[in-house]
Amino acid sequence: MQDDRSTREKLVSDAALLFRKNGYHATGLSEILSASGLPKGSLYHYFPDGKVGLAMAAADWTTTGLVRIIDDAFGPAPDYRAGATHYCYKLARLFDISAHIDACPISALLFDGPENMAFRTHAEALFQRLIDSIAAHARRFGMSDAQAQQAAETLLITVEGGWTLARARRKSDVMRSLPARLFPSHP
Amino acid sequence: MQDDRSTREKLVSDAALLFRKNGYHATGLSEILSASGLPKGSLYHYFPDGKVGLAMAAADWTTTGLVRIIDDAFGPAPDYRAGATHYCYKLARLFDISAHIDACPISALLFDGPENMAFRTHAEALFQRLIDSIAAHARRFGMSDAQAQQAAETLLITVEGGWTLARARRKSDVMRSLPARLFPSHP
DNA sequence: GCAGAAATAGACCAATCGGTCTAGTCTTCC
DNA sequence: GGAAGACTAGACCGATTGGTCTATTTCTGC
Repeated sequence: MQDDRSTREKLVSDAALLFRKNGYHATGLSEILSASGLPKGSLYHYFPDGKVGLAMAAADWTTTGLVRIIDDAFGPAPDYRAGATHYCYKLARLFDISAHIDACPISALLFDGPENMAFRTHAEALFQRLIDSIAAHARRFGMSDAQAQQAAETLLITVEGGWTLARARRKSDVMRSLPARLFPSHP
Repeated sequence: MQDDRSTREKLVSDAALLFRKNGYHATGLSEILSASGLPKGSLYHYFPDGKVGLAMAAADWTTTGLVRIIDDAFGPAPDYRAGATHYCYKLARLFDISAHIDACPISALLFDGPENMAFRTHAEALFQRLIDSIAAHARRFGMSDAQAQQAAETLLITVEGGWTLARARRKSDVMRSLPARLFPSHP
C-alpha cells in the first residue's frame, strides 16, 4: 500500500483508462489486473459484482472528472459562449494526450450488450449529470431553464459527435472546430 | 441456397445487425453463424480473414445503406435545410424500428481495440464517404466547396452525437430535435 | 457422365474469458 | 499477545472464444 492512491481507487482509474482505450468487452480482467499489479482477490473484494461493478465505478469516476473539466472551463468564463469554447479546447487537449485512441469516456461504457439494462440506465444518468452541470452554468449566464437545458444538450451532442469524428481521423482538429459550428457568426 | 439473398450477402447483413446491436467484441462467431444458419466453413470460405474481414464487409454494407438514406433524404428536398431535416427524421425512424438498442452503424466498428489499425483507417474512410455524400448534395444546392464540406461535417457530427444521446435515453426524440439545433431561427 | 472447382459441414484445437474458492498475510482493537 | 476481520494472493474451474483442418456435397463446364 505504498502507492499514494488507495487500492480501490487505483483499480478504478486503471480500469477506466483501459475501458476507454479498448472498450468494455475487449478489456479482460487479466489486463486490468496486470496493469494495476493487483491480484484477482482484491478486485472481487472491493467489487463483489466483478467486472460489471468495476465498470460502473469506472464510469462514475470518469464522469466526475468530466464534470470538473466543465466547471474549470465555464467557471472563469465571461459568458456561455466562451465557456463552451474553453470546454471544447480542453477536450481537444485531453484527446491529444490520450494519443487519439480513447473513446468518449462514457460511451465506451454504453456500448455494451443491450441485455445489461443496468448499464444502459446508468449511462443515461451519467449523461444527464453532464447536461445538468453544463445547464447550471448556462443559467448562471442568464439563460432561462428551458434555454439552458436546450443549450446544454446541444453542446453535449456536438462534443460527443465531434469526439467520434476526431477519433476516426486521429486528429483533434475537429474538437477545436466545434465552437465555430455551435456559434456561427451570422452575416 | 433457397434464400433469395446469396450466402455471402446474408452473412454480411446478419453480422452487421449483430455488430450494431452488441458491438464487435461482444458478438461471437457462433452467434453470427447460428443467426444466419450457416456453418463455419462457409464463413471462412468467403472471408479468409475471419471475423475481421467480415466486420469490414459489414461496415461497408451498412455505410452503403446510409448513403442511400442520405440520397433519399436530400434528393427530393427543395433546399439543404429540408434535406438535412428529412435525414434526421429518417434516422429517427430507423432508430425506432431497431428497438433503441443499435449503435451508430459505423462507430460500432470503430470502437475496436486500437491495435487493429486497419479498422481505424477503414472507419475513417467510411465516415468520409458519408461526408462526401452529404457535401455533394450541399453543393447541388448552391454552396461553395468549402461551405459544403463544413456543413456536411457539422451534420455528421450532430447526427452522431444525437444518436449516442438517443441511445442512452432509449428515445428517438433527440434525433427529431436535431434540425432545430442545426438551424436555429435567429430572433 | 465426369472431372475439378466451389461451397458446405462440423469436429477439433489452444487460448482466454469471467468467476469461485481456499490459504495465507496484514492490520486493528481489546 | 491473541482473536477477528480486512485484505492479498493465486490456483483452479467450466464455458466460450476465434481459428484450423479434413471430409463431403453441390455446382459447373466440357
